Amino acid sequence: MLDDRKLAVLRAIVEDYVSTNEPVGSKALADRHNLGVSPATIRNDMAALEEQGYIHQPHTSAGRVPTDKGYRLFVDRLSQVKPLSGAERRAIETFLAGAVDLDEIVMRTVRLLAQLTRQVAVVQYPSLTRSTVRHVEIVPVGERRVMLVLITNTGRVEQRVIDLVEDVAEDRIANLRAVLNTCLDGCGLSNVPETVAELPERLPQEDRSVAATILSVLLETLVERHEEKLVFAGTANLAAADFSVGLRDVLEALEEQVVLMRLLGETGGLSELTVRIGSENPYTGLRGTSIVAAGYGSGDKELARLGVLGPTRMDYPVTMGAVRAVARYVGQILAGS
Amino acid sequence: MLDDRKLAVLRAIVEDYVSTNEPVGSKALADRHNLGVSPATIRNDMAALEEQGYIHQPHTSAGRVPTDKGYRLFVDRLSQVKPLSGAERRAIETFLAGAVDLDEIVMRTVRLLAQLTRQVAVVQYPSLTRSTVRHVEIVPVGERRVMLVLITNTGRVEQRVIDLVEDVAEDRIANLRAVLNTCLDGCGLSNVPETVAELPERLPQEDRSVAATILSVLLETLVERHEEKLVFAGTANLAAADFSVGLRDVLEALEEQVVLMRLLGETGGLSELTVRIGSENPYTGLRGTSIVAAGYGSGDKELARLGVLGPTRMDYPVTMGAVRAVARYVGQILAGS
DNA sequence: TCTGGCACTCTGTGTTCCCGAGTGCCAAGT
DNA sequence: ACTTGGCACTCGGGAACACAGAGTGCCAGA
Repeated sequence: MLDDRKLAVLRAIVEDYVSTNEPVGSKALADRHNLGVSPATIRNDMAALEEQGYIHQPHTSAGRVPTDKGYRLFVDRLSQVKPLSGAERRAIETFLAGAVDLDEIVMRTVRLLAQLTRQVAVVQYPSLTRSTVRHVEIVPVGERRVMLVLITNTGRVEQRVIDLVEDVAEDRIANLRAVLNTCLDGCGLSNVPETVAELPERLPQEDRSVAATILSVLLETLVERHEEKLVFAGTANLAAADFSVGLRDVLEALEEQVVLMRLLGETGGLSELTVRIGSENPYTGLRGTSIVAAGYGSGDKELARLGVLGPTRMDYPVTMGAVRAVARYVGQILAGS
Repeated sequence: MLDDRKLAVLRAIVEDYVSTNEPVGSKALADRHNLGVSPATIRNDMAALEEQGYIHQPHTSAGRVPTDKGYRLFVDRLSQVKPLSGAERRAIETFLAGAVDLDEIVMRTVRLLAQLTRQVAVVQYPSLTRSTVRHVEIVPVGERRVMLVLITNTGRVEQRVIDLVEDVAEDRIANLRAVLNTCLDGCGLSNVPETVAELPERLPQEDRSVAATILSVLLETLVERHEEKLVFAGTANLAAADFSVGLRDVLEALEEQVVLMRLLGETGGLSELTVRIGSENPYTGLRGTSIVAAGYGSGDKELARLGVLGPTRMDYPVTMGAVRAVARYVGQILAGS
């Protein structure tokens, strides 16, 4: 059905089209790649490829352009992820190592990725639900107010101000804090609800109502922040890649956290690359857009995802290489800090 | 030199051009605005206005377009800031009031502003240097590590992990924390360095080296974060406003925090509007862009700035109204939380 | 000082025309 | 059974051209 040469032709079409951004014809192919056959033969193969939906011609008498299906085949079977150069690796390493806190790690990562791929990069903050509690702090601020601060093992900090209905002495707060910490230390965030449920029993009667207030806010924080924060960079690259359709749509999608979230996709194993090509992705505004994403995490747990978004005619091998590399390095950095 | 009618003509030109995005001619002006004179008269006035550089014709036989200088005159003398409608005010209020923490306030503000003005909105996080210390927390995390958390009166939280060279018992930490807090509570962040300088004297000899480590990190945090964080939204609006030049340049500028910072400009009094028109602004990539910015803050201190960025041919009265209103509301929200 | 009239100057748009790249098909060669 | 060269055909895009319409500047008269 699709012999080796036809596949080679498809690969050549994808590569040429990606680099020139113009429909590629049989003659050009015969010249630039040494396939060892004449243009006429290539034409026959092209006809077959078109028949099966891998390529497509914009109008009669133009060259061929890969379809989404064609890119898919290319990504799955015809290309190899291209590793970064040594220089690039070192650059990444030193650049990321200079970050002082989680915000900065994320910020640097997203910029790095955008620069490396010359596309729009998206990074999701390390997930709350998959991380563990490192510390809980309850800080009095003002009369009947406390601030609840939750610190996770990924360095993420969540804080909330809570209004209390009664005055509470410092030492009672301190006690509550101590109890909370012994209970929750190292506890996976997804286990917090059940762990917390049995906690009031360990407290003196008088503190229970206060504790209830605080705990409910704690739980609320976990739920609300379940939908993760996203950051993106490199939108200027969109202007360069003259988008066939709706640069506007793309920009809109980028500001819709929810859409973006879904685009990064579900987990597929750590550092496993997910590629969504054009119409494969669930958002109509992004017909002409592909997403290359990967999970990252420290140790063996996936904490969150990152990826890039660009025109379907992107250089997949290079992009995939960059995404994978960055995902790994971020994982290392997070594990080490 | 410029009598009343000529000014009226300029105003009419700006208004028409803003709404139609096409060079406006003498006849159209005479029709749409009742200036009480004939097209021929208007032509004479236009010639005078052009003579003095307020308007300009793209080519010999086209209508006129305002120059930056023309917009400037319009903003300064010919227009009034247009207040928001009651419905809009209420919408803002309820939308902002729903925010639970500083991140969310900023996020909502920037989106709101983008939506209201249909332009790109930029919001600067409330400045560290102008706010005061509400609480300092030192939290042990792991063996020889503590986390320093600084909470400001604007609800901003800065945290840093610090590695210590020696083991330090909990109670010594607690003591240090207590001393720090009594010293710094309510202290303006810009005064922290001097206040902190005399602090070691109050501590027992044995704690001084630990304190020094921690304090140096504290100071470092203040300095590093002096360059403020910025957030923007509404880039999709750029695609709609078909930019005369370089959408790319604009996107690039947006990702350059430093540039953006400067664009928001220096303080000009609380809720005082700053308008920068086209070539008035210091960045060449933004020739065709205007910025409308204002400071916001709680009480009478300006904490940070916010604004919008759009094509020079924007609706200044409306935009200015929106920016001013949002700045005020954010100030209120911050003061109240 | 304003106004109507008039000649003039452009740009943008539509039309036509043609070149060339690229195709599909066919018949001949291996 | 493939592959190849040849050939007629198609169609998009650029160049050349004409033209209508909007807008101007200027001038003479009210």
